[in-house]
Amino acid sequence: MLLRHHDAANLAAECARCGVRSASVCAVVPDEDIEQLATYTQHLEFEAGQTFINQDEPAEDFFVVTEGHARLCTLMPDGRRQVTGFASPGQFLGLAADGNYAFNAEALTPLKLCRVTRHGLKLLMSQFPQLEQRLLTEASRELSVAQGRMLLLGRKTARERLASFLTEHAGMAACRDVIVLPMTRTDIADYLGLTIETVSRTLNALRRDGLIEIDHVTRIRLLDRPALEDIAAGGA
Amino acid sequence: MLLRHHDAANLAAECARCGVRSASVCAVVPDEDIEQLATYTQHLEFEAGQTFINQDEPAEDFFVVTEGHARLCTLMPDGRRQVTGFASPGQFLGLAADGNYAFNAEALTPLKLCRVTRHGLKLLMSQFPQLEQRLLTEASRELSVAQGRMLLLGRKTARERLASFLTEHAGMAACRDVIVLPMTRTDIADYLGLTIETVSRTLNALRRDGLIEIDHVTRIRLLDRPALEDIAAGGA
DNA sequence: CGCGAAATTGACCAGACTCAATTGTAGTGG
DNA sequence: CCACTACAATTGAGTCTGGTCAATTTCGCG
Repeated sequence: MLLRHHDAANLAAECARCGVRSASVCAVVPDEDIEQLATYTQHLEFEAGQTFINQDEPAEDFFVVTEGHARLCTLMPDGRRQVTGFASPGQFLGLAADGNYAFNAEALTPLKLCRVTRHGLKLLMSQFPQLEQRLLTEASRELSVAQGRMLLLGRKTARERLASFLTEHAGMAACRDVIVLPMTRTDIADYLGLTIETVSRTLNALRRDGLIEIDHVTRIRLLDRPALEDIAAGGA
Repeated sequence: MLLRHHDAANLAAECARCGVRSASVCAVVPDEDIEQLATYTQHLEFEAGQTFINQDEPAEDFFVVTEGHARLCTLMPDGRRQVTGFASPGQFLGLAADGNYAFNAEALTPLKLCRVTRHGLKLLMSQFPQLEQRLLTEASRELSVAQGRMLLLGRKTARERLASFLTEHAGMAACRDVIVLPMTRTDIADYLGLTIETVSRTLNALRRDGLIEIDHVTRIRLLDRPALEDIAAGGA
């Protein structure tokens, strides 16, 4: 019971992040409701490489990443792949689904998820109106991001794509200029609409130009963030 | 007053399309609320070519297309352009905005819109919970579409992009195989991440292959829809 | 150390872009 | 009705970015 209580609080807090502290959620949710919610809720763990959402399968569930990173991608019959995004803790998955899932989702690192059935999500939303609001905000943000990615995929050069990728992963904060990539070159290539060879070559070109340093295959240090941001934006 | 009533009903029906008939909406909305709503609501008209949403400007309003077609695009400082979508009657605009608009919106044909302020939208949503639901559904659908476009922009060949574009515009229905494009070759090129020359050449290649017929620059007849759909999907 | 997978590097190729010339299409005014 | 203009679209020739294919090299791990 306490565990269930914790589960529901977790869900409401971690799934929703709708501005309500988990404590206050606990206070607000009657015990019988929590029991009801718990039946729709489940915590899952996956190893790196495992697929937990399959493209074209009926979209039954909704997920929230609680730990680790995942990769979302769409596939073409001949194997061509487009990584549409990477999911980190706190992100929602399955929203884009309308009938069937439109993408594959695979664990990039050991992954922990919270799963909610569609029905459970509806229940949650009716109980926490802020959740629906939060989801709408989240979806809007995702749409903005998607537009930026269309610009990247449709109009940017390889150099600009890599610069965009690096600055994006360095985050907005000026704090840390060393980024550790949890994904392979293949993932990066499929994310940027390039080949692994081009990613490798372009990364080395940026290194030769003194813009980055490649400590390790997965560890990159940004030496001149402003210049990279300028390249990313398409500045001459 | 009657006009206002009509405006609000129009808004609730046309903006929301949330499963509630406008008649019943009229019945449900008290007159004082309608007056309140009307202050947040406005009908606008634009001529072809006019811009009504400017990238990077504060996102004050939310729009619904009621008549005509619009073009959404993002720009790079040097003028490179990516058309992220075309909006037709019934579509929402401005959802993707989070603080500032992330795109430009321009009338492609004479255009009629319904404008709602952000505050008015909040008010509407609190009065019609179905509206928020409807917006979330819409956003989810848009996200799915966006993923498909990322695949197109990142991984498809020019031929596949054109085939995708044509079948997409022919709609799902098997009814009509003649499509009339309300946009220029430049718009198509910027939508597909190609140049106008490549669009023109590829279109003629499809014509030579007996897959389409180009009655007029803007009027295209699909002669072999299944084949086009196969190409669009990347079938060998 | 040694194996297999991932990443890098090089040589070559091709699909799409660029630049330029030509043709076609609306729209305008004589 | 027909030039005439301005712009959109097509067509052609040549180039270049990024892809393909193949050979090493490096990394991760038992």
